[in-house]
Amino acid sequence: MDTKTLCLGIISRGAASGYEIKKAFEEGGMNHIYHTSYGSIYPALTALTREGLVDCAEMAQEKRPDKKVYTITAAGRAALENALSMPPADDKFRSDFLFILFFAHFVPPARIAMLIDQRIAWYENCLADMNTPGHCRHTTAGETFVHNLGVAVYSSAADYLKTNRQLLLDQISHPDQQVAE
Amino acid sequence: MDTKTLCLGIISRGAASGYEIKKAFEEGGMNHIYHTSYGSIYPALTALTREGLVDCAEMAQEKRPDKKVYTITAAGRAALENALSMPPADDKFRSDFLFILFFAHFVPPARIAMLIDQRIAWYENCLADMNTPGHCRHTTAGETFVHNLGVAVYSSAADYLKTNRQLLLDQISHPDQQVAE
DNA sequence: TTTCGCATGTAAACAGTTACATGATTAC
DNA sequence: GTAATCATGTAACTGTTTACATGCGAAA
Repeated sequence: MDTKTLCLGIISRGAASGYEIKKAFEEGGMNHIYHTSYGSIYPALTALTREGLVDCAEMAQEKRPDKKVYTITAAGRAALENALSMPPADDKFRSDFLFILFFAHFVPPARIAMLIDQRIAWYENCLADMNTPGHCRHTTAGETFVHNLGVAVYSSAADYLKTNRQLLLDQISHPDQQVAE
Repeated sequence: MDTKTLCLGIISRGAASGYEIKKAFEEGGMNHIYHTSYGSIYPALTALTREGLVDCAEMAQEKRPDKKVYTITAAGRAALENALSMPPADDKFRSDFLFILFFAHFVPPARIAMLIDQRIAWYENCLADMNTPGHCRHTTAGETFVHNLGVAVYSSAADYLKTNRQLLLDQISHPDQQVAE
């Protein structure tokens, strides 16, 4: 999914500036699904405007820098629907955390314990945010569905880590002993 | 985690060629954690050899192309342990599938149904592979821990999709009706 | 007979992030 | 005072993927 389509998706939910689009990928309901940086967003918005898929309105603000607010056009909505109708690329996932755990026998047990604890805390923090009313609006059925899937997956990962943390630590601390199942 | 460290990790489990390293990221226990392509692996192996972190042995084979088998050196193991001791970068995740579901109201319900069904089938196929004895060895506690975390997460995602599939389809098919909770 | 698996490698193309440039206001 | 938030944008750098180049043997 290219950055232009990602921006088009956010703008389809309501007029937004480049800055607000970035926030949507960090805080809003799109968090954890995709992310981008200003270096991708601003050029994408310029291209979308040039192609007539969004309209750009310059807004002067008091006590704040000016902003450019983008609105989706009919052609933009058609382009978004078209992009959404293409076969999705495979999910892309890469995790240093899991890579390190994979080689837990090369790492001091205290560090493994710390990494797992940090990860559990991270999940619990995310889950708390996701339950905060007003975290995001969940206006559509799709948003709610994706949000709840995220909650289910993060909860199960956190549960697994809590349940199996000590087992792993015992195994790497006493490599010669058989650990009962 | 750079490609050199990824290769070093794989080679630490036993001598391997570039071709076999690629397979480890597609089929072995490292599957779903990280992936790379030949275009990254071969230059990384050249660099690791130059830096003395691996040894390279050229093996002539019958009825097969020659291969270069890489073995980790003491310096290589130290470099791996050092890389493993650095704070892990955040997980990177991006999903076209979830992006499309997020905008389910712009997509024909039949397509949403198909995408969810395909995803459930994909998870079930992965879970079946992961349960196949000999899929990978799980020689270490870390490998088993990561493997079982994967099973837990994929199972919960598949369960969620199965349980909530129809609810989402009802909501996007009858957008004006309130759906009871 | 065509595709798949084995096997290595390079170059070009593409995507993405980081750092820089600029600057006012507000909260701690 | 210092950090964070608001706000846009470019350029350089880094990393990754894809396509190309080559070719045998085995299975479908």
